[in-house]
Amino acid sequence: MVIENLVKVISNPNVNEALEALRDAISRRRVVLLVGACIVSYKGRASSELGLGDRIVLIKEDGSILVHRPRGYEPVNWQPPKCLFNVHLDGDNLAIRAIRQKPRETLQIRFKKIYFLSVMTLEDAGEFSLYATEEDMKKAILLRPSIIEEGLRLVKYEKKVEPGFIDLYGVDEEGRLVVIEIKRRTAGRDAVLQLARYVESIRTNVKRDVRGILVAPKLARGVQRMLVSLGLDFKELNPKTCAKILKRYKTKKLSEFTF
Amino acid sequence: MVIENLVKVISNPNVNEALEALRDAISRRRVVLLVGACIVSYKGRASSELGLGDRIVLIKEDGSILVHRPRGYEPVNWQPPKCLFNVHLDGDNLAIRAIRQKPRETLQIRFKKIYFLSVMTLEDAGEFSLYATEEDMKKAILLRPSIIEEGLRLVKYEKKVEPGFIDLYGVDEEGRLVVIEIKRRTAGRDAVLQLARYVESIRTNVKRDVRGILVAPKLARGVQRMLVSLGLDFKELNPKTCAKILKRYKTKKLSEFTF
DNA sequence: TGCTAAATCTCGAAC
DNA sequence: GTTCGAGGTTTAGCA
Repeated sequence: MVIENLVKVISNPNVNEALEALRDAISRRRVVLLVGACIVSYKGRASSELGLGDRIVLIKEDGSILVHRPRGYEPVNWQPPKCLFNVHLDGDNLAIRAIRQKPRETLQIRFKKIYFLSVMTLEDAGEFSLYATEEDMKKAILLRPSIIEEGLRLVKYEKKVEPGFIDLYGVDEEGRLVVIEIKRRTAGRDAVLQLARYVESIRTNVKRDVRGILVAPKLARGVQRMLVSLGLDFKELNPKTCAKILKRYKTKKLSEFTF
Repeated sequence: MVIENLVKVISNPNVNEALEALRDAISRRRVVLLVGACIVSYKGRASSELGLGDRIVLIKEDGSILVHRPRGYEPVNWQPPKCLFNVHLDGDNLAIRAIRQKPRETLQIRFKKIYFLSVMTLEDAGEFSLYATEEDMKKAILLRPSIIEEGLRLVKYEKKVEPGFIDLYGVDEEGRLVVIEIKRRTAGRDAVLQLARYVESIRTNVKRDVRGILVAPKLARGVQRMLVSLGLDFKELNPKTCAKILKRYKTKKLSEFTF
C-alpha cells in the first residue's frame, strides 16, 4: 500500500516535471499553488494583459483560479469556479489556460520560471458563521420592534412594491403605515432615495398616511437635510445591538426547551 | 557574502521554526504562504468564526492577508493592505493576529498544524492593462461622437448635477441639450432611473429641450418600455467597438508622429 | 480625508 | 436561467 503525501512540494521543477504534476493534480481536482515568473492575458467580458513578473497562482478543487501579485487584496487576474483547464507547453514554457464557458472567458498564464509548485489534498469541513448582517438587523427588529419606536407593529416582511423590496413594513402607534429601510452601515443618498421611492409607491396606492424610516448606525453627511426635505425619519440602530438581541433571543428559546 | 534563497520552503515545520521564520519574514516585508489546519476569527465591521479546516494563508508585502479555503473564488477571511501583524504562540499552536487600524478590525488565525510555510522575495514590475472599461467607452464617444448620432457635439465631461455625475453632456444637430449615460453591460432599471434623474435635474434649471440617451451594449428586459414612457433614447454601443476606436486613434496619433 | 460610482465585481435568493 | 440586491464588498477618482 502506498501512502500518498497530502501536501507535495516541488522546488524549482523543470518544465516537464511541472507539466506532469500539474496535469495530474488538475485531473484529480487537487488544490495547486504555483509561484513563478509569468505573463498573463485575459479575454472575456473585458480584456487584459499583464507583463512579466513574479506571482502566486492558486488553483482550487472547484476549478477556480487566482493570480496574485506581491501586493494588493485583490487578485490581478482570476477565473471563478467551474472552469476547464488546459496545461501545455508554449515553446520551453509551461502554459495554463483556464476557460469559463458562460460567459465565454479565457485566462492564459505563461510561466518563464517556476520557483515552486505544490499539490495539496486539503480537508476543510469547518463551519463559517458571520454575525450581524443586514438580515440579522431585520430579524432583531421583527423580534423587538420597540427598538425602532414604541407601539410599532410589523405586519409584513419583505413586501414587494413596484421599485423593489421593502425591508420591513408595519403600522405605528397612531395607525399610520410605516416603511422601514435598513442599512447595516452609514446610510447615504442611495438609501434615502430607495426609501423615498418605496414610500412614494405606497402613497399612490393607499389613502392613508405613510411614513418612511431609515434605520442605520449612522447617516452620511448632508443626508439628514435630504431626509427632512423628503419628510422621512431616521432611527439610529447599531448592528451590534441587533446581534445582542438575537443572541439573547436564541438563549431564551433554548431555555424554553430546557426548562 | 551570503546569497539568500529568494524562495524558501519549509515542509512540516515545528512551531518554533514556523514562529521564527514568520516573524523574520513579516519584519522584512516578505511574501508568505502558509498551508495548514487552522481556526479563524474576525471582529470588526462584522464578526465571524471559522471552524477547524485546511486553508491556504497568503501574507503580502503591503500587509494584506488572505485566508483561502479549498473552494471558492473569494477568501473566507482577509485583511486589506497596511495592517499590523502579531505572531505568537497560543499554547502549542502558532497564532497570527492581523490588525487593521481604521476601521479597527482584528483577524486571528490559530494553526493546529502547519503543512508548509514559504517565505518569498518576489519581483513584480509587470504592467497591467485592462481594456474596454466604461471609461474607455466614454473616451471613444468623445473621440467620435458620430457613433452615437450624426451632428452630436459633446461640450462637457463628467458634469456635476444634483443627483450625481453625468457621464457625457452635449448638444445635438438641432441644438437640443443631450445627456448621455453609459453602461458597459446590459442596462437595467437603475441606469434608466439614473439618466431620468439627470435629465429632470437639468430640465428644471434650463429653458431648453433636454434629451437623455442611454448608451449600452444591450437593454435588460422590460426596460425599453420604461425608457419610452420616460421619453428617453437608447443607443446600442459595444465596449469592443470602443476599444477598436481607441486603438485606431492611438495608431493614428502614432502615425502622425511617424510620417 | 471623505464620498461617489464602477467592478472581468462575486454570491445567493427569488421568480 | 435571469434578475436583483448585499457585501466585513474593494478600488479608483475627485472634492
